[in-house]
Amino acid sequence: MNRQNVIEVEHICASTVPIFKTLSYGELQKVNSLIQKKEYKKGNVLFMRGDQANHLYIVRYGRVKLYEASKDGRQQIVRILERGDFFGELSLFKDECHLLNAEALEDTGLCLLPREDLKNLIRQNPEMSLSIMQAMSKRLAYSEKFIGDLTLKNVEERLASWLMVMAEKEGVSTLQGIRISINLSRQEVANLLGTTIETVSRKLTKLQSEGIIAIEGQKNITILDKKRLVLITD
Amino acid sequence: MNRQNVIEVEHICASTVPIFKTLSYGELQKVNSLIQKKEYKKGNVLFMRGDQANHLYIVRYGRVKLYEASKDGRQQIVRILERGDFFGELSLFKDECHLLNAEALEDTGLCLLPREDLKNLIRQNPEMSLSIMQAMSKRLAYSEKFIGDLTLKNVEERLASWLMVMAEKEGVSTLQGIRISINLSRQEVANLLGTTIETVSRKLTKLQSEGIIAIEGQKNITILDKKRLVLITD
DNA sequence: CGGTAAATTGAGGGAAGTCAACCTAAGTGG
DNA sequence: CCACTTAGGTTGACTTCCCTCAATTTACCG
Repeated sequence: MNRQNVIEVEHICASTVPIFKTLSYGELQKVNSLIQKKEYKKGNVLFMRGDQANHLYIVRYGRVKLYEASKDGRQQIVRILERGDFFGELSLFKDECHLLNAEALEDTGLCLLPREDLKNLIRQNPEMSLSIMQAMSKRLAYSEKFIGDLTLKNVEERLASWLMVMAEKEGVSTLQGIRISINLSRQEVANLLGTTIETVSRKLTKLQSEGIIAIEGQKNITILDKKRLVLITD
Repeated sequence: MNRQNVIEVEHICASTVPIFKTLSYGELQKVNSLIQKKEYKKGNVLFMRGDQANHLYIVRYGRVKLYEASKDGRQQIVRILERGDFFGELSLFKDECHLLNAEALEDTGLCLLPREDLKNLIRQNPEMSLSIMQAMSKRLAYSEKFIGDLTLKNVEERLASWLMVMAEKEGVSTLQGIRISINLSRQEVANLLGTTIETVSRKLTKLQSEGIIAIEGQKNITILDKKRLVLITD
């Protein structure tokens, strides 16, 4: 890794990351000296449910899925973490264990901040605790909305909602409509929406046959009729 | 309200409540001067999704359900708040709106702490922010576990899990087993478990016919065979 | 181009939802 | 204290959504 990369990495870990945004330059330097960097290859497990939680994890690059697993191997993805996201806030409190499994969806780099260092940072920087709380309350809102969706909406409605979220997050306007590239396999989409591969496939096909979306290859979907898609969303 | 009650109320609002436990006596006095007290009758709506969120709510007595509603009137209860619980932490951040509906399950008393006062408290008491974060991360863990349960478990398994949670929280040991009193209607149990009245009824009857539980009246259930109930839980 | 993993499609089944009828418990008023 | 009322709960019949298993088809990689 050359000098350029080192600067880039430091920049991301302790400055771009929302929860550190209120720190002064000197404090950022200090945080940089406390963090430990780790890399994971796609498919690698970061931790499993029940492992001791001793660090706050911050995503430097790549993506991580947090999921619950059943005994028979099915998975429910609870959240997908991207650059700048953090998780493991439970590690703030002694002897807590991870309640979810975490796995790298692609090659991923993390910053690890030990429990006690994080606690001290919070004690010395009350404004930072507000940033963390803001992030946590957003995550909580997302989770609670998800709970509602799982019981109050059917698969088609959840799929439509998810497509709209993707479109707003990383959609590109084209002549035909909004193009989104799905960087998840059908299996992972199914695990995210709480359904099966086959049902995702069928529902996508249905939306296409109704002229609402166009499926191009395995990874690209164009939303042709945003209005009708939103209607399905509820 | 007599003097005795006033002392009791102050005690609960700003001292027994976990998030204030790290405050000094003087600070508690100050908090007491900032909070506003409100009462709601059973069935009263505290707020609806979309209402401006300007306060932290703390439950003094009674119970509140936080729920999501669908257009056709179905509800998914996301969480039930009891004495000492708080909600509305999203109000910390300007112009945020409530994302859920809140309704009193029984006659309920609340403490309301305005946004700016809460923020100042946090700035002046970093330890308090750790308490709030702990409560939030517990709530988050609960929500995320719930998401997994909704897709990885069937109704019978979720019902069994809920009975076990109730038993551990407020179960009373008797000769026959662990007696729990259900202070929710079947409708609310169904809304909590993400199913319907009829299915709850059928599953309870099934558990009874298998000798795992005994149903006494509408409100009392005795767990006769804890082992087998846990087995269903997974 | 094959070869392989991923995605789609089809057929059948099962868990749970819906609608409707019936039952029961807990008052309420006579 | 009993009969009536009524909301809440249970049960039954039927339906539907989605899961499962299996067979193809498609897309992507060397």
